[in-house]
Amino acid sequence: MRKNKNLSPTCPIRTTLEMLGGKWRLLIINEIGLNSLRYGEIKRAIPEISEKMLTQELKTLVDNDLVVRYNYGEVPPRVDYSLTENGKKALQLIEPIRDFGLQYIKK
Amino acid sequence: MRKNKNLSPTCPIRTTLEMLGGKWRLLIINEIGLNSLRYGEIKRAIPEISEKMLTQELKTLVDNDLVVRYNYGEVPPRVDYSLTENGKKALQLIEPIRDFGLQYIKK
DNA sequence: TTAGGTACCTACCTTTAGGTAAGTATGAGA
DNA sequence: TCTCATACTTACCTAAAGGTAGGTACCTAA
Repeated sequence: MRKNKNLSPTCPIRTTLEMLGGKWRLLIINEIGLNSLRYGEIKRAIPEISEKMLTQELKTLVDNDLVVRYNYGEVPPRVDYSLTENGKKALQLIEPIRDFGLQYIKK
Repeated sequence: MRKNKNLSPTCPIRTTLEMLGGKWRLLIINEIGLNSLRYGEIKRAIPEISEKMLTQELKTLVDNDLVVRYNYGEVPPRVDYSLTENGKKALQLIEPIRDFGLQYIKK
């Protein structure tokens, strides 16, 4: 039962890591939360992220159905980002992930 | 309250990502579980991992106090790996992480 | 001798992730 | 005109992650 279950094409742990791994994705999901945020709002909430990385990661999150992008079609551009149902489920992961980090730091 | 909290030197989400991120760490922690496993046992449980990566990741997990390594000092080498208290807390993260992956795949 | 076992180490390489800097297009205001 | 705002795009680069292949040292068995 233990064998070959982790890296089968549908290994769920790996799936999650691929969806949520990397330096910025969880932080972006955390900032959007249950709101609908402008690109610039996200950027100001995470000051250390570059525009290039934010754009790239938002696109990936959209492609992977964790975030939805709504373009108002205005000039200057006005675009909103909010979480999908999958994104909201990922949001629920963040609290235990943060809790682990908090207790680890406390040592 | 939302500002600058994510990437402060003690940002707990980033802490967790640094401890548990990467291709192999959660899988290794998952395989060790509540047991004490030999190097080769872990390797056979995760057939796709190379010896180099397994050695490297186990060392990192040990350095970061998630795994403890017990060397019996025998020849041929006999070494056991088991989870620390921190490692067991990380183990508890795996179920929700797997559940997210499972429900994501089902879409 | 070879082959198997144990748990690594090292050199070198490829791939991936992330970064910096410059740029785009439009509108409004000074 | 320049400057600010909006949300990107592109080129090029560095750093990090991960991989392959060869090796170490010792033991036992064939």
